[in-house]
Amino acid sequence: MLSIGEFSKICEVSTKTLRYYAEIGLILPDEINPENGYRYYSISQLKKMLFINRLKSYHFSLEEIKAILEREEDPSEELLCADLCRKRREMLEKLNAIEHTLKLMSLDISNLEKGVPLMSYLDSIEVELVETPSIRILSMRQMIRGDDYALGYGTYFGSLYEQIATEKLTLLGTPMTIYHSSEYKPDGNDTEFAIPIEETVEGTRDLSGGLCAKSVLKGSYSELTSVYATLMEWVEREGYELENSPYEVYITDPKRATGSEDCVTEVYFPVKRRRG
Amino acid sequence: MLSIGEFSKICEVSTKTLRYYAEIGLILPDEINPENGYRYYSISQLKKMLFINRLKSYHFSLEEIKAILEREEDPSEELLCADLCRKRREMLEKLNAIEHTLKLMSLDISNLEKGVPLMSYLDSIEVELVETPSIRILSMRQMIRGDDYALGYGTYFGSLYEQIATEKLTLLGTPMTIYHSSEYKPDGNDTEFAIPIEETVEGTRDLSGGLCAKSVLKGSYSELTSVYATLMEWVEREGYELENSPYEVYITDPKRATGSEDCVTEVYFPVKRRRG
DNA sequence: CGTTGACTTTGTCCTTAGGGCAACGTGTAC
DNA sequence: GTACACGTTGCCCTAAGGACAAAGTCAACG
Repeated sequence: MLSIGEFSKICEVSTKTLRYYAEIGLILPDEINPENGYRYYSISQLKKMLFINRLKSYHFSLEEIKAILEREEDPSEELLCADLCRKRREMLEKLNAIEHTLKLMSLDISNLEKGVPLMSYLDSIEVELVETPSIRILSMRQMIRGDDYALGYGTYFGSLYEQIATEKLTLLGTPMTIYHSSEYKPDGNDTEFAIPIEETVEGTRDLSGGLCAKSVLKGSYSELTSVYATLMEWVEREGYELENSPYEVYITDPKRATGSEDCVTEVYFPVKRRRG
Repeated sequence: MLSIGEFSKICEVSTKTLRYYAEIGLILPDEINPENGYRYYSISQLKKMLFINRLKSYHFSLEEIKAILEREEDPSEELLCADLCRKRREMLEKLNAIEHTLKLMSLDISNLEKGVPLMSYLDSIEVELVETPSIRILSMRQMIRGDDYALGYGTYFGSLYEQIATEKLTLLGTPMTIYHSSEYKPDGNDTEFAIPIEETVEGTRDLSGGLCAKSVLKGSYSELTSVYATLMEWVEREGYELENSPYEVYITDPKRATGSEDCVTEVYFPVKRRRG
């Protein structure tokens, strides 16, 4: 039997960590002296601890490790292998995300080295005032999480298109989303997916037209907020105010666009003249 | 002026986050109504918020972002560029670490697919009982953090070698480290760096010889704890007990070894027969 | 046998970057 | 006037432990 200190030294795990692991039931000391509460670990627990350390080095959470260990009573290698493969996929995604970030960083750095300020691209976003007609839209409204938009587009527009096809309705434009939320919440925003059509059927409503501040975004959606901010700044500066929910129109189908560069999105802010 | 909800919506940042940022002084509302405490943000703060978001996407911590913003009063692009470059290096390191982890995972997965259990490599670590002679060592003892060993080796052994060279002492072996800590602590362990020499000078002491359980590790240090555990298991099973601090001897110079594969390390556990 | 120092126990607070909920106050539209 | 959307503060929660304190215990040494 090993005291907690000895066990700690051999495994290179702090005693604090060992106590924490005992607390969450990850690895319990083989024996606890009932008189003084001293923990004693058996030699065979060294292997378990090494296993835990390896899983930890693969970025499994302690909760996941616990689940694996509890299942490991019957050591079905296949399940473990599946877990490893899943985690490998996760890590691969993380890798891709980091690579993407690095690309953007390098872009910014080379711009800075040329003397171009970091946020100067904002100044090149153009805003124009347009009059939009009232249109009829077939739409569905959902709470959508910020990072689920990509998935949402497919399913929601998909089912709208399906309805249009089966009911033989007449398309009058490209798909659009209308943002109704009064604030941004990471766990879901009130979003309306819509497609302009001619007929009035169940599920359609009128989107009233009127004056709009409009910008066109070409490329990745990650700069949408920049467009919003620029539009808002313009609206304020030119003496207007927002009078309705903003919406976006997807000129090119994001699924069909080859490379995000071809992606064209129009952003509309329905506005009216400010009084005073 | 924008209410917190409007500002939140445009920037796609939750109101909770905005309040938190105000609390830590990252971005304060331009105006706070003294009667009701309502926060109002100016249009110009949209840019600042976008800048914060960008830095956040580059994995800067809020503290770092705050420092950058506070310095940004005089917008010296060079400092910002330096920060970005530093962060890029950090991300690059992270990338390498993940790539390395992915390699190890893939190795384990392919082993599992062949039916080789994950921790079976432990069984192939061989232990032998040896009698070691007493030797004289020139040593220095420090508290060393677990992840600083690689750096420590260079500096500490470096200065020991320097002393040996300038005082024309006689080398009798390769460098070694002795682990005195009674437990593992992540922020520093009592570690003695030593080199065997013939003469007795200031800084030397005798390392008493005797019975040792010994294993040889070839390759990366990441499996050192596995060797420890195996040694400990052997010691227990064979009826011995640890009677002194374990130590390692670096047969090949880690700095000179081409690829970690060539690296050979001996691990010694000084032991004695257990009574009872 | 007594003491000292090393070892262990429990406990509490702290970390990042906010999320969730409750209780309560306020603005605005109908 | 009232309903409801919007705003405020305050408290507790996250993952994986680290830092520190007060107190109990063990082993070795004299």
